Amino acid sequence: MNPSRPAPTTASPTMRDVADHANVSPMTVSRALRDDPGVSPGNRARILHAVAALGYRRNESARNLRLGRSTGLIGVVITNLANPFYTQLALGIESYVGEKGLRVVVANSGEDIDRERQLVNDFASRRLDGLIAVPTSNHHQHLDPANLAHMPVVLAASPPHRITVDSVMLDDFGGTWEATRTLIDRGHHRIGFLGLPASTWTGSERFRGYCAALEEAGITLQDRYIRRNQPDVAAATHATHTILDQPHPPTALFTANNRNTIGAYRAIRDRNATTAIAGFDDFEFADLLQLPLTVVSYDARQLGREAARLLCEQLDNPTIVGRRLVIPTSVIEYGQRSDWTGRP
Amino acid sequence: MNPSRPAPTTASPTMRDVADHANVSPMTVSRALRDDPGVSPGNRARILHAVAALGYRRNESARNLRLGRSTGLIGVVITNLANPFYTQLALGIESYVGEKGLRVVVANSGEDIDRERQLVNDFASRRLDGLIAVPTSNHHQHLDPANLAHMPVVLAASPPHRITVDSVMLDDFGGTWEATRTLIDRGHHRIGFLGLPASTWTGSERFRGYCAALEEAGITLQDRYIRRNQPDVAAATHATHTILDQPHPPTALFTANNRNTIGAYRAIRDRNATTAIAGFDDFEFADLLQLPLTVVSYDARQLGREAARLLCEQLDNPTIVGRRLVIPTSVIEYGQRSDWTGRP
DNA sequence: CTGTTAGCGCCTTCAG
DNA sequence: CTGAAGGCGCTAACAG
Repeated sequence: MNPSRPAPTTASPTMRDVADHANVSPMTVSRALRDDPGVSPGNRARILHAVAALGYRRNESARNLRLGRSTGLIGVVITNLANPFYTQLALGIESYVGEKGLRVVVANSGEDIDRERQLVNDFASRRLDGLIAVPTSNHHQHLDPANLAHMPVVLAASPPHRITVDSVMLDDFGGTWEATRTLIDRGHHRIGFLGLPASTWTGSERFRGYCAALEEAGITLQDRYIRRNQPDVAAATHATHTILDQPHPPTALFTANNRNTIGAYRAIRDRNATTAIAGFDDFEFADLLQLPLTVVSYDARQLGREAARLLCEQLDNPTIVGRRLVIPTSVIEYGQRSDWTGRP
Repeated sequence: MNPSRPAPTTASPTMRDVADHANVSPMTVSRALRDDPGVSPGNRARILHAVAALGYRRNESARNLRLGRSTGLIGVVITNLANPFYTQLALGIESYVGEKGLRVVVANSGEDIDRERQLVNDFASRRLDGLIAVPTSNHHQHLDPANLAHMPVVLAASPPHRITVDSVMLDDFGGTWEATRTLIDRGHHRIGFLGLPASTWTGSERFRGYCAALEEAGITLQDRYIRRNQPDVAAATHATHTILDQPHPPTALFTANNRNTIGAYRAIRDRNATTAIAGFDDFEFADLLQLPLTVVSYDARQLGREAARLLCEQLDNPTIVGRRLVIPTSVIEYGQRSDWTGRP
């Protein structure tokens, strides 16, 4: 009639409220909600009724605290969610860990190392179960579990540098080599390169693949055909113009990611040029571009799933660490229907 | 020399460990970590030193539990993260709440109502501070805060149906009306429609805009020009073929989202047709498609930011609820450089 | 089958 | 300026 504790109005009801309502102890409620067999059918029914009446739901945070368990959350720090590659990566992670009841906290570093550092620290403080990160640079100290309350870490798209964690990457070297090779096989000798910062793994491996393919074909590297710091499509377009404005411009370009491919394509279209393109990353409109385009394709979602798998294995067994997985790439040639031949 | 509690090895150090290490009470550590002025400089220094030595970081979950605060996490449930529209939406949310120190838990419903229900329930149990959802259908009962432990909710891209929550949407009707109108102004009389399920707000509003524009121009609706259930690009391509295979096919199509636009474009390209397209959603390659294309454009990231703003206002003041915001749209015409005229 | 006790890691309150 | 007591919501471990 006159309960010692006021009925909850705006605040969330607690297990105690349910217990009071069902005239049992909080412990019995706890058991009932856990589907513990040791609860009498009568009590169980009254408890479930009270739960429904009060709109109660168990506070998982408190539960996890008590059980010493963690949050059931995986942190994902990526450089640019707007890039479809990372979107697919995130989707792969989300679908894999989602099947295990884990959820994903996504944050965008915007390729800012300070923000990346801040985000992973925040994730560690929040006691997320683990972290999958696409590092924005080759500076990885802040990604060391030793600096993150031993939170398990998996790197995606880049191997660890001076730290020991699992990682999943693409065959950046091989894919680039093979795609550059197709340009050479079509008769191109003057091949430009639109790349990523040399300080990143991806940037340096893809450049290495390009160099190796040229070297094997006995083609000398020409610095004036090479631009390596285009952060966005507009910069890539501009860089392409500066390359093609030169005397004896290249007849083909290798573009090191989808941003550069699209930028290069825009420039080539603008000038009505016939420069061929081979680029890393497939994308939705690659087959519609009305010119012969070779792309290095791979399963980005699979990359995410594999990263998630490694992380989940670490959650079960924290000792296994330092593995490296490589997701294979394949080369696809588009634009066969075009009038263009793709030959110089 | 012989502490009563063993030194932490694998388990995370706690405030007590820091206190022992610095020879103070846990309370002083708590104050120091909170930058409470009432701590002597000497103690503060020793505490910070101990924190560094132990690799300690405060357990935010426990802190939030004690403070009665919630998790500092915002749930985002969207239908398809692979669609750039939703990616931008998520980015807008992430950037807005990130400035307030909140993080985002992202989940993909895959347009599955059961999964959507399951996800929002999970989010409520995890005591997320709030939820932004793009509902997959017009069934919204499970999105009612009353059923979600009073978690604040904001709907994006759809108004609430039989529940009272804030929402942010696009001018679906107006944008479609205006774009369809441009087709009519160019002389098109036979205009097809590739739409979304009629059960969704977006699907029905965009169809309504199409109908209104035709009606005002005195054009009779032709069912045989209309397809309304293409879940992906392939289905849209197929639907376009079935429309264009008919005698007296339409000379133009309105496509109700980017999936349909792309599918229609592929079909039109495949058959070397000259059908004009106007579509909802701008996309990256819209200007490169080599045919006159009219798109309904809008700031998807802004939509996310506004949704986040409404949610954050609710966190401060839970009483304000039921607001509706509309993000304006604008019509952009691409393809001016093409040989095509865009006229029938 | 059910209740009591105690404590997860932290912080508010109140004494020193 | 510092510490002790108590409890946020929940649940192991132990009584009954």
